Amino acid sequence: MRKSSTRSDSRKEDFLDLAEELFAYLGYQNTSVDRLISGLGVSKGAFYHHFKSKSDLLDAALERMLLRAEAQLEEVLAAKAPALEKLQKFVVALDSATKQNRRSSLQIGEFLLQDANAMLLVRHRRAARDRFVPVLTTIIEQGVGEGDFHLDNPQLVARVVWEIGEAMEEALARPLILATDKPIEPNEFLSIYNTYVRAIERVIGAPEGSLSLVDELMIQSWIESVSNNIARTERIDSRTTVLPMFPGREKS
Amino acid sequence: MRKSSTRSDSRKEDFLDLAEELFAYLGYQNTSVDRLISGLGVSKGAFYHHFKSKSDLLDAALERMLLRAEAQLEEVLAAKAPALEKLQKFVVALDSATKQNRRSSLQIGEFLLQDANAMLLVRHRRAARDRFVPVLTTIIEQGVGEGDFHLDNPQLVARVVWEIGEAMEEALARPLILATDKPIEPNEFLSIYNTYVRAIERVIGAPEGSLSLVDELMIQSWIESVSNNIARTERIDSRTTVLPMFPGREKS
DNA sequence: TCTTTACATACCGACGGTCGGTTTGTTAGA
DNA sequence: TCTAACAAACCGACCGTCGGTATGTAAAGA
Repeated sequence: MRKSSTRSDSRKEDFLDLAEELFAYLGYQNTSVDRLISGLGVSKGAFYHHFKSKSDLLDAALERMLLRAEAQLEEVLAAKAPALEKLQKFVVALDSATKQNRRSSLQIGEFLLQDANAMLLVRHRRAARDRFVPVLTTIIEQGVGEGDFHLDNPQLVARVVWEIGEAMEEALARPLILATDKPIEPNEFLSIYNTYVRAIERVIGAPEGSLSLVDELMIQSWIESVSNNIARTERIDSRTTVLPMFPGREKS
Repeated sequence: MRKSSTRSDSRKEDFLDLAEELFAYLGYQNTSVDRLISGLGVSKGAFYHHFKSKSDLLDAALERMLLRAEAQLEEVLAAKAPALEKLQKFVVALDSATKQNRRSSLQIGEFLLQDANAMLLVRHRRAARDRFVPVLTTIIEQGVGEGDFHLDNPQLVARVVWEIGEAMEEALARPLILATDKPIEPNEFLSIYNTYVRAIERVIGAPEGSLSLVDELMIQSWIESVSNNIARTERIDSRTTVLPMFPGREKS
């Protein structure tokens, strides 16, 4: 009864693994199918046997990533806790799910914000939004029931809150990207974070100061991880012959 | 002293005009340089004489569009009016600037949301944000001074408000895009609009119900303009031989 | 006359995708 | 157990299109 799953599945997984890595490093556009297959030492036929198109590969990679993240979120929802607390755990779980997932997986933070990754960013966001706004809706509904939140339309407000979260992610990530040019000022970084958290508080009608999405330790770890990324990037740059960074067209 | 501006400038303008049109219809990726030059009946040398790259053309097109929008905004800021009123005029001016500008210019609304336009969307938004958040900041500062708004950091809050506006634009545009599949329900449409307006009200600390970004007439005109778009699209589809809609690769 | 501008023409390599064919694995009947 | 029949996995040459480059040239201003 069991499907074969001997070699084919692992081969497909290989494609997805390498795609995650290369998409993150080079961007979607700059990752050619030729590069993917030569990286695995297989033929073009192999690729197009498993995927209808390059775009289909991206869909599959995003799908797999979201499934991993979803698994980590289930326990958050199942737990018995006030909505304010669930909200924080929701964010923490999302953060760890997208950042820790294996090494160098599709990180929303730094890489997605480059021009070359625009399509990756847009599709990733839409997929994530469709998946997680319903989850956020239930949390907000709970908060309204508990009397901590005050709003009319939980579903739509959940969407707004999610979108503010997206914007916050980008606003916080950009200083980290530019960290090579000018060092990060923790105060400025914190005030960005606080502004978005206050905004979310007000949108959901929670008392000022009641919401906290991440603790200071996590913010510290973000700033630290940047130095690691810089170091890592430089290491890769130095072996350009082996792994050319941006061989594609479409400059700028 | 005057630059020549004989034929060269108008030729460059021709490129920009056609680029605006084709980018909006086909998307940035699907608009090839070959298509642009054959549309104008000129050579590739002509194109690369005026623009360093295709990406450079996009930058120039966005730049020109933002300049047009900025001109329309100056009077809004110069006028003497309460911040709440200025905020509404700000939105109205932006809307008319991006939608009316010549026929079929880069409309943020419907076309930008397709996958093929991801890079267009991202770059357009970043350019517009960098340009208009400072303007929004001064309005918000005025509102704080007048005692209508209540917030700490006008600059960062202005950014948040702008981003909520971006999200609102997208949330309102998507039903319009899907209008061919299922008709628009004005009530649902209005509740989306109201949710975002309430969110902005709360973020800037304005009294509930005090803010109104557009009047009902404008919303009505949006819904109406959709039917026009549908009709127009079908007309174009029927003459595919003359203007193929999506000839490029990158399916899905 | 010399230089610069504004193009035209011919061409390049990389890209996403297709296709006919080959290898490898599975299953069922004699 | 051998084998015929079929399907899945894979190969690699090839195609048209793409963004971009190199080179040439006619015209206008100095």
